[in-house]
Amino acid sequence: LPELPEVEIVRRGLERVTQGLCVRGAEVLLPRAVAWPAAPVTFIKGITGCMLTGWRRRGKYLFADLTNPVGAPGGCLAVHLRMTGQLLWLRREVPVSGHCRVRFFFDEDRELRFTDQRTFGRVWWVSALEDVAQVVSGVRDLGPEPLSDEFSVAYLHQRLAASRRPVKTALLDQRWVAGIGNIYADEALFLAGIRPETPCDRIGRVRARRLRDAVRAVLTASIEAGGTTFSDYRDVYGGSGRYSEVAWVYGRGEAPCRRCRAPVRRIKLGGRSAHYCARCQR
DNA sequence: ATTTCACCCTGGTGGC
DNA sequence: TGCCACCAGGGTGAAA
Repeated sequence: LPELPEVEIVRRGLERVTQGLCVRGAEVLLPRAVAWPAAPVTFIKGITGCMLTGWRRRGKYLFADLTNPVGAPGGCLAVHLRMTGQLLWLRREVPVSGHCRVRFFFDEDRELRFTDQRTFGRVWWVSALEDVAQVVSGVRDLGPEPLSDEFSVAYLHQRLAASRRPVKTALLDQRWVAGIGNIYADEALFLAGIRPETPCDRIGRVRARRLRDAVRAVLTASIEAGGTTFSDYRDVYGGSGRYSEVAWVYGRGEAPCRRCRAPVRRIKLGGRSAHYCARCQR
């Protein structure tokens, strides 16, 4: 499940391997993987011949800035990996798996492959004349980046005070804060010592600060560990992340809490699984 | 305005 | 062994 840390690791890998390279062509194996433009051929024409000048991340979205052959802005290529998406930097001779959705070709028989078992992932080409926020629905309403100053204690506390839903549900709401998914919501709540079902408005300023700090700490720690590989996540070289080995509660239902040895509990919350330690979290 | 929920999809699992 | 119901998960858009 690629969340902010995994997407950030992929971004760094992409920047390392593709910055300054020209897209020589592309192939769309699953048309619905291309969210925009509607016709895959338009997508392919839009990016072919363009140079990738860099990769940016916003929440769980990736954006490659493009410069067209005459040096003018070529719009951008956007990618969302959703649950099982992967961007793999490969040699062209590597056999194409049945889960490959889009191929991007480069010189010297190099290739960037968008692979996605569950086919929820999407790619977009946004021309220089279009507005990213209009084309890539979801980007417009994204909340602050959790690692930025914008995600302040005052901001979080104000939003918490105005809501009665479970705090974990709020952390998963991309309009509140961008990039947190099921793994890091559980992990941050463990570090903050707060149970996932706690109503937002029961969390005061002191615990809001703890939660803000926990979100930052867990995301930073995971980026440093190369992300979490629970099942499908891989970096651009096909490597796994190591955060899964040290996760406090995520995916550890019934296993002993790493801090107090009480069994980690697994419950349903808003249609998602939630993991927590009943002793460490109140 | 805020919040909830069904839906999209595939591969793996567990029950019978 | 086969069949089927069920689950996981993020984002979207409709409904409450």
